[in-house]
Formats: sequence, C-alpha cells, structure tokens
Amino acid sequence: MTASQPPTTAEELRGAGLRVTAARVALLETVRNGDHLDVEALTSGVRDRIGQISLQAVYEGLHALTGAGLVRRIEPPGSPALFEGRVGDNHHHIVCRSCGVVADVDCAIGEAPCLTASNDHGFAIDEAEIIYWGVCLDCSTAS
Amino acid sequence: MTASQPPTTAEELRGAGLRVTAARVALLETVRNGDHLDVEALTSGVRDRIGQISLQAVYEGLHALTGAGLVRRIEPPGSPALFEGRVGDNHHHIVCRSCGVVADVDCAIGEAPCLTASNDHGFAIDEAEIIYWGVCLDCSTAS
DNA sequence: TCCCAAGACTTGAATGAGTCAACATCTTAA
DNA sequence: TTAAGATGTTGACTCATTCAAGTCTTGGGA
Repeated sequence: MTASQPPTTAEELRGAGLRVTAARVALLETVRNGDHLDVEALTSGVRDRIGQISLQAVYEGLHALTGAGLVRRIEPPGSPALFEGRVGDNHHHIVCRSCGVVADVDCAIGEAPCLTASNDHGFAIDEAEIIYWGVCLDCSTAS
Repeated sequence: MTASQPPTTAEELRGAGLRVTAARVALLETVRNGDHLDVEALTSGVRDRIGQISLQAVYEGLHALTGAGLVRRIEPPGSPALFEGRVGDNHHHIVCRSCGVVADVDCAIGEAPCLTASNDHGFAIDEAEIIYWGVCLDCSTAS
C-alpha cells in the first residue's frame, strides 16, 4: 500500500460513525462544494448528483452530519439555516444586509471561545459567535 | 413649569413619530419591563395591561417600535425573535444552551462596530453582533 | 453468502413563527 | 369638528422545519 491517501467521503462518514449511503455522500459533498447553502439549494444539489432525495432525508442527513461534526449549521437572523463544510476552526461570518450573502471571516484566536465576556453572569461560556453585518461589494456598487 | 421631567412613554412614542395608542404604550412598557421576551410573552403582557390585543397588532407594533429605534429585536439561532428595551448602546448577549435564557453583556467599546474583521471581503461593516454561548448557573447546578 | 436488526429514506400530515389582505376603528392635524 | 391616514381586527396563508408510520438499505454476524 502506498502512503496514506486523504480519506474518501465514504470513509469520513464511516469514521464518524455514520452509515454510508448515496444520499449522505452526495449531501456531504454538496455542502463542501457549496458556499453557505440553505436546505433548498442543498436538496437540488443532491438531486443533481444522485437523481432523487426527499426533503426530509436532507433534513435528517444534515442533522446527522451536524451532530457528527462534519458540517456546521449557521443561522443568521432573518435567514433560513445555512450549512458549510468548514469545521474544526472557530471562524465567524459576515452577512450582507442587502442581499444576504455570507462570507467567512477568520478568527484571530482560532479556537472557541475566542472572546471573553465583560460579565459572564455566572454562565460557563464555551463559544463566542460573531456575525459582522454590512453591505457587500456588489450591493454597494449597485446602489 | 418645573425642570424637565423624564418623558412619558406616550411622549416617547410621539417623539419617535408614532401615534399614541393604548396598544403601543402597553407594548413598549411590556418590552421594557420584561427581559428578552418573545412575541407570545409580550402579547400576554399587553393583555394584562389593556385587556385585549390581537397577535397581529403586536407584530405590527413591534415592527414600528423596532423601526423607530425604541426597542431592539434579537434572534438567537434556535429561538423565536426576542425583544428588549435596552437600545442605543451596542451591548451583546449570552445565551444558555440548556434553557435558552438570555442575559446582556456589556460591550467593551460601546458603539458599533466594536470589532474589526480580519478580512472584510470588501464589505462595508457597520456592526459586529456577538452571541456568547454557554450554560447558565441554574442549569449547571441542576445537572 | 445469507439474514436481520438498526438505521436511513419516503410519503404525508402537522406545527410554529411570521406575513398578507381586507375591512373597521381610532388619532391627530387642520 | 372632521377627514386622511395610521392603527387594529379577523382570517387566510406562506415558509421552514418537525413528527409519524411504514418501507427499504446497510453492515455485522451466523
């Protein structure tokens, strides 16, 4: 055998304790190829790959993948849930107030919680989630 | 006339360009007396004060008050919209992963945007919204 | 290789949050 | 006092997501 290869999507699913099905392989690859896609976009992406999948299977698969730590779910206020394949770091997001597009922003620290609250009210804080709000280049030039 | 008094709720509404109705006075006072209440809790709070109000009037009133800058709407992922009367500063929030309770966290800077993104992707950023996630004292002692 | 139990998928119905529309009522400026 | 227009009411509706029941698939063992 040659030196270790990067794991296939199927191997990653199995390694995370999930069964390997065409639906989940296609779903994970769609999330990773996409850029903060919502459930509807993911569903049509999976259908492009394997022909057919029910909406409920997409929701189920996303729960499983999110629970296994293979995808991350974000939910900017005013938007349905979005999914991204970048996990394991503690990056943040920037959202356009006009068109809703989302971009990643690296975290200066890189691991959670990257900020300390001025008063934690007795909470055991494990994460600081930052959403930057602004207007993207396309929208600001269009106006 | 004596020295200036703090404005009444009615005067604040008028000053913000809104008409003074029993519903909106009661709504604004309910938001301010409450602590990150959702629409359902606000509706029953208003009903305690003035007897009856439709759910739609609450939604309409909250839109008006939010638009006028008299109340602030927050929407932690996984929770319906919550409303608070603390406006004009740029404070943040801490949310309990277990029971969902929300507490205020002062911003070290005090005005938006209080953080600078490591890479703004060309966005014109005007606000950095921070949600701290953790477990509140009640939930951590209960477990 | 075959079996089968747990997990995954399908269809269909339901929930919860929020919005839209049409009409009635109330506020407020003239 | 009056009338324009903002506000409130009722009722229907949309959208995202979840629940339920039954069928199919996967993968570890006989």
